[in-house]
Amino acid sequence: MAGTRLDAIDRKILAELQADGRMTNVELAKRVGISAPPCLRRVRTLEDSGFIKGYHAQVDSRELGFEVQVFAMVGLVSQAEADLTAFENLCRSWPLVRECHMLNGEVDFILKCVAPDLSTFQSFLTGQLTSAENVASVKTSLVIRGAKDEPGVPFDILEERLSRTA
Amino acid sequence: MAGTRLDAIDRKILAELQADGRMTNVELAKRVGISAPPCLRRVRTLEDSGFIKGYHAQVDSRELGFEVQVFAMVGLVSQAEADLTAFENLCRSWPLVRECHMLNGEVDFILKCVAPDLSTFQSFLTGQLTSAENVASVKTSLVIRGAKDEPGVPFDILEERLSRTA
DNA sequence: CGTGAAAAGATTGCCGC
DNA sequence: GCGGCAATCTTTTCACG
Repeated sequence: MAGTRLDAIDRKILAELQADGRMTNVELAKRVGISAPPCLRRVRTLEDSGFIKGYHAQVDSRELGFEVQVFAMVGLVSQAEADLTAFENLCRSWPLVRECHMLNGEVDFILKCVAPDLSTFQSFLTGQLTSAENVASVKTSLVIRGAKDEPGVPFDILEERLSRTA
Repeated sequence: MAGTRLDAIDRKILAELQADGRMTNVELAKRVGISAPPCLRRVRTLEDSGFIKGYHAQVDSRELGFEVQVFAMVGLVSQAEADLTAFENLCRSWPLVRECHMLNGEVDFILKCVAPDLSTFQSFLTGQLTSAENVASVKTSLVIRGAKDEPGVPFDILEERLSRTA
């Protein structure tokens, strides 16, 4: 499961589905150069083995009324493993927190948050995040504007790297 | 286009497709409580009007060989508009940079980067990012582990908020 | 992996509200 | 404007080589 090797076709499938996750299987099969049935079998295998974790429509958050996007840097009082996972679980329970990553360096976690407006975010910040158990410090930065937002990974780099090794 | 109002069915469609972007249209229609043809028409309209910006398979970056994920905080020398957009365009040209957001506060931009390994990232950091025109400072933080990574927006919050207003 | 056939889904046109 | 029905075409899916 972990170290499973993917061949060139599998990687092409992943790249295509990352770029357009709603492509039909026949179209996908055509692009990767095999017929539809084996192509679908590969996709199922990639899903089952966890290489594909899901499919998501990318929505326009601002158009939908989420005007505010914020990065929050969080420092904890205790970095004991139990306290780290406790904070992670807290983040998972907060809908406004879309991403939570543990970092090295001065700060312990970075959170990406969205909110309909500033006051909603402020009340979350003061009422939930800053006042949560074990949270020592929170520094927030508002996103003024987004310049790039590409989900996933650059498959070009992967292929380039593989062709150098091969 | 901009201020177009969505009804409850449209919002349900968006929520469902955000959760599972590869759902069939009949399944989607069943879930939102209308028949397939009007459901498909709504989806097309949502795509054309930009509420849906695309569909993407979510891949496991680590399994795919992108072991390194880094947040980079970038400060620029000049924050004149032309210099800001120049830096944004630079970020768009770098495959390792997946996200670039302009921030308020001390730092000008936050970048989310991925790389196959540390040395690849380091050479990007020193060779491209730090040495780019107009870049004054770069502070990087390695992601030790990911705790939450939900694309999109919390539709629950949206509905809750709309029901309070209604 | 491919072929072929059967089932399911997508899509269009038309009707009524 | 909206959704539903029915016909048609495409895609998915399975059995088999």
